[in-house]
Amino acid sequence: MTDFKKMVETLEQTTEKDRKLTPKQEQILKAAVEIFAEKGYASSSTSEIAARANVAEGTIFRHYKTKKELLISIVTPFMTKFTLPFFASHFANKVFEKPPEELESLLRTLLKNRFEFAKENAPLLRIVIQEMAFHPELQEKFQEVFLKEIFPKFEEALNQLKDKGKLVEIPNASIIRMIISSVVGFLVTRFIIAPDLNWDDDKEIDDTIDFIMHGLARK
Amino acid sequence: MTDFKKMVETLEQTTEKDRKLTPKQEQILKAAVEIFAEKGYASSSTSEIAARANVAEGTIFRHYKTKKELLISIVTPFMTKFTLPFFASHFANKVFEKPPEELESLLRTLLKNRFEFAKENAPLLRIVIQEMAFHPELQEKFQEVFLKEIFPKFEEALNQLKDKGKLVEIPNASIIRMIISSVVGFLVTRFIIAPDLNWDDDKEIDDTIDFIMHGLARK
DNA sequence: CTCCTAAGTGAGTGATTACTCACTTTAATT
DNA sequence: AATTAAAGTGAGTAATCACTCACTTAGGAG
Repeated sequence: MTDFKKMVETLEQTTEKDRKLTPKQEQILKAAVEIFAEKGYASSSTSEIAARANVAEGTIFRHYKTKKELLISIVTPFMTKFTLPFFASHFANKVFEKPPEELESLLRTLLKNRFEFAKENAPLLRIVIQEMAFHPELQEKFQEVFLKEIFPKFEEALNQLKDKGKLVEIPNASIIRMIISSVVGFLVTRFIIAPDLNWDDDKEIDDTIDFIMHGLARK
Repeated sequence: MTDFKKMVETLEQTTEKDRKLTPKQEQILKAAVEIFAEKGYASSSTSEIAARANVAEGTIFRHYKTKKELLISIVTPFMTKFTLPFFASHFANKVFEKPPEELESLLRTLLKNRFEFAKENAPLLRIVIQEMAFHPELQEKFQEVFLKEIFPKFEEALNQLKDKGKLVEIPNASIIRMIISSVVGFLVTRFIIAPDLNWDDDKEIDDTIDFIMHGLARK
């Protein structure tokens, strides 16, 4: 296998473990995602997961040494997949190196794209947000993927915008916090707090981006 | 007891249960808050709480029928206290009925005020945010206090601002979501995600309010 | 067909859980 | 000093937990 292929597979998490899944293993993952999302990791029992997956409890531990390993093997692929677009070089170039007039439309595209992903994986989003607080392993993965990779790129782009006088002069960390608060606040409301409301998703996304852009524009 | 006094006490949660607390009972509450905040409700054991409180395990169940009742008796007073300023008539009048030029400074005052309260009760804030997802009882309390009381007042004020052409013409629910996302996003970052950073709290509050006001101003 | 290994099983295990209860201690009242 | 009720106790309990292990089944290679 070439180094390149290896790298891509590492990113996409399609190495052995994820690619060749036994049917029963898929049932286990599906059941675990459902139950973890419903009652939280700590309140979920392996016996209940086994029951919902139509599998013997021992089968779970054949594939995952511990209950926590099951959680991690569910959450970390989601986290890396969710942040993949940020690493795609053509995307990164567009967002972070093109003139700032395009930032708005690109943020819009990005949010729409990641919104669809969140929509298709709402239970996983829920699990990540709920369990992050309690599991240092997940926090580390988050730091690796976000603080060390995405955050610096973001910051560079913000500095450029500031130089051009297009951005408020407040600390980058604050700006990033405001953007993420707005986006996550929308996603959490949309998929966790009130998923059953009649949402006009496209409009909400547009309004959210407008809010962010005007909130951060130089006055 | 007069009806008025009764009412105030109901609001302030200083009825028997909360006022005349045994020393041991206070130790239990303190220990429970600490441990719930550290490891989450589901992963906290009553034996550990008893141990940290220097109390026999039976003592906990003398005062609280179940573990969940202990959680509720911790969380609901916090929620009502946190939202109390919104009910204080002089405050409500100021925020919701005065001309909109004052909205900004009043929001600033309010946020600074609630920020101090959150600062003093950071572990409780953490518990509420973490456990809300899993306990319908807490969600109901939240709806009672927020959706039925604060939300309508907020909406009325927003409508007035819209009539005067001071506010973007997007749905009130979206506006409220954006405001709350920004505020909660700040509080969560400040007290849960990165409490150990060197925070310039006053500046962050000012910047956050600026962000909200500019984000929501009519263009 | 014969191996062989991985997948799957489910009864069993020790630890831990929330909660009970018969009992003792404390403190205020008569 | 006697009485009483609430506060406090900790050994005990049934249920549940994550996890183990000896075993069976399945399927591909030689």
